[in-house]
Amino acid sequence: MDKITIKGAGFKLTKPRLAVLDLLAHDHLPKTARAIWQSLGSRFNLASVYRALHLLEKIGLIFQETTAKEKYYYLAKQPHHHIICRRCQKIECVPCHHDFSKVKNFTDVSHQLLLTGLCPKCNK
Amino acid sequence: MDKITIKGAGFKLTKPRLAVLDLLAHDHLPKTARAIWQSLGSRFNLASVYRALHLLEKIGLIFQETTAKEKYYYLAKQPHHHIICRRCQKIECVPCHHDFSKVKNFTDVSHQLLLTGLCPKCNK
DNA sequence: GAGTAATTGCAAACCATTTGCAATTGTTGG
DNA sequence: CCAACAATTGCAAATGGTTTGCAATTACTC
Repeated sequence: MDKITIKGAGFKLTKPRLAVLDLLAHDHLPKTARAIWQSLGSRFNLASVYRALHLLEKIGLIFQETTAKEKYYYLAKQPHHHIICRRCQKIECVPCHHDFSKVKNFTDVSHQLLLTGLCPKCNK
Repeated sequence: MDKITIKGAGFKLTKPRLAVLDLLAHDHLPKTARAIWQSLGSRFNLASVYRALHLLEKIGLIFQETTAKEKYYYLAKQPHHHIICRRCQKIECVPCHHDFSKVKNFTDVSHQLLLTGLCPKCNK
């Protein structure tokens, strides 16, 4: 399996797409559509950011993760997990060590794990 | 720790609240606010169903789980997990065998695991 | 560099969820 | 059992994130 690319997937390499991808590649932390749009200085249209995110997710370049309140997108070699501090919202990555390939006779199982807790600072 | 109840938590035992609770107790499967409202024959106002769900969740009687597309509420002795068929949306319960109490120095860690796959029928 | 299809920006549309408020209801004390 | 009061509901309007139609623009191919 070759490296996934926008062009390789048959889509145009446009400014909004590149900008979104660059931003997500920066620190690999999950971000909301709106946060991404703002980080890009509202340079593009919010709708275009949404469209870019959908496309990037569809071709497998980025992943998304949904909490009760927000929907996040992140770039990673492969899906891993995140732990979010309930108090200060700090997010850290958590490697995935799970194998859920066999669950209840289901096949092609994929999973999303969402962890919340109190980070060391907020725990005091 | 006593059994959690609506009255015990200091709230009124009203029709919408009881109806929602009854419905969720029926099969313990996760359901969306709208589905609950429809199952109740639209007998109550959708807003009241939302308010009932928020309250029940707040006092710890029900739990919620969010996918990319939907937000579900379910009643259970304790949070467990669900696997959803990507194709027919069938949902089954999956017991929880994980201990995430210690993750990256975070404390009070709670987790939500979301599994998707193809159920035996849809796999053919 | 021109031609063409894909993509963007914008504004309007959508849709789930929330909210303000007057009317109704559950609960408590008498 | 009833009155009194605060909590809760129903309704309709507001909100807010996300999506969509469409004309204008852009990326890619030859």
